[in-house]
Amino acid sequence: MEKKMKRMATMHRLQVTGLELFYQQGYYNTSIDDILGKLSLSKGAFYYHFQSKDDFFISIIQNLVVQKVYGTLVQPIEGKEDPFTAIAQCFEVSLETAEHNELDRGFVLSNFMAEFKGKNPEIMEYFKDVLKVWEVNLISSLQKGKSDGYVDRHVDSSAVATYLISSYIGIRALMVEGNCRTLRYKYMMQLRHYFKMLANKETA
Amino acid sequence: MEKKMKRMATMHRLQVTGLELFYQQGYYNTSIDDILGKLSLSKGAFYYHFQSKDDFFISIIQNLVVQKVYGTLVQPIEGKEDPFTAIAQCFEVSLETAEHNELDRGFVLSNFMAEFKGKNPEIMEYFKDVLKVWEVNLISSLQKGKSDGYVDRHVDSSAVATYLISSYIGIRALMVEGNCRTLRYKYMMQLRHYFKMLANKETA
DNA sequence: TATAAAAAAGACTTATTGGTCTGTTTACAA
DNA sequence: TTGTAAACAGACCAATAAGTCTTTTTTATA
Repeated sequence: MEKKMKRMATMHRLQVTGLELFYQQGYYNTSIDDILGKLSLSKGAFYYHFQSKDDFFISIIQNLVVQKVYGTLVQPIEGKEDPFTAIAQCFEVSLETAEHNELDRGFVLSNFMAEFKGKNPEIMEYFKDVLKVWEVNLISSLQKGKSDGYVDRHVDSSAVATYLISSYIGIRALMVEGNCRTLRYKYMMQLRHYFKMLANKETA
Repeated sequence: MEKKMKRMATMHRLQVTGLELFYQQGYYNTSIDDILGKLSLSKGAFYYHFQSKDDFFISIIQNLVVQKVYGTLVQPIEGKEDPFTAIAQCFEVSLETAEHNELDRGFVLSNFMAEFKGKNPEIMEYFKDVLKVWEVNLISSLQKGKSDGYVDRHVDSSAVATYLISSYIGIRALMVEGNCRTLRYKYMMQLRHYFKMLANKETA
């Protein structure tokens, strides 16, 4: 019993630190020794738990990245009545968090996707899946918003979702070059304008 | 005279192939030997012309990246009457080009910025400058659009520019995971809606 | 043509990488 | 307490990286 716990604990520590460094420095630019050094662990420990660096990274995606994206961008919107208010609020929180995080390097998914594209199609698939979950949830949130009278009937939910995801990925990328506060302000302002346009005018 | 020409020619070949590979595989994941191999050149040639890999890359930014961004995203808008039509047209062309380019890896600038952030502040500055040029041109184009009666007076040109840049960076990042045609279509649709909202209603 | 400088070749050095392998420690069960 | 397997340490290996250095080839000019 205790054994299994220890195994899990070490694996988890490795994964957390691994994601931290992969995110900050990039996957290919982070060595396994970098991670091990930070945890005072040895090669033996690493290869006892994981088959390879790639295998290790895939476990990180499945265990940490998925939950991170879901908890940040999906859950905060789920179940809310007005999708526009919910999405705007969710984005605002996320951008504020990034703004106050000195070590922010942009949106995890898009960074990794840029790094792995054309190099590791298998890993790319995992990222696509995570993106898809986000997209699907945005769409269904918007569709529900139509039924509930918040979203104009003529709105193309799928296209709006794409546009939202694009702009979010972009603003996160822009924010890594500093000036976060201003950027966030400008972005949120235009986002809310855009939403106002898509809102159901009859109810409003 | 001929000597100077040969020097320039070799340097240029190295830079073009360098940018190609750096863009496709990432800077840190591309070795100098990769570039030299593609050109059948040797280490001696490289270090005769450039002091270091970083120095080489900076010369690429100054000579190729700047012009690429300018030619793709600034020039096509400059001087046009209606900024919204011009920008939409410019984005559409750019996205179509990316779509038909099998080797597209997203927007050069944002990719590199993600890779260099926190690692090489000097190089980051160069990217910031290029972005700034783009932003400034977008803003002045929108401002001019106000005078010419295309853009609503109440529009915050600076915020719109930020929003445009964000969404463009994002859609380019999204398109690397495939499905480009649909993504472009959805994106352009929403972009034009957004523009319609910002247009001067009196003239229209 | 002779020659000196420019341009390029390519072997070499040093550092780092992912991964292997053997040996040691730790923790639990009998 | 002792045996056994899990957990980990760390030396080692082959491959690859950026950068150096000496040597050779080109090329322009006197």
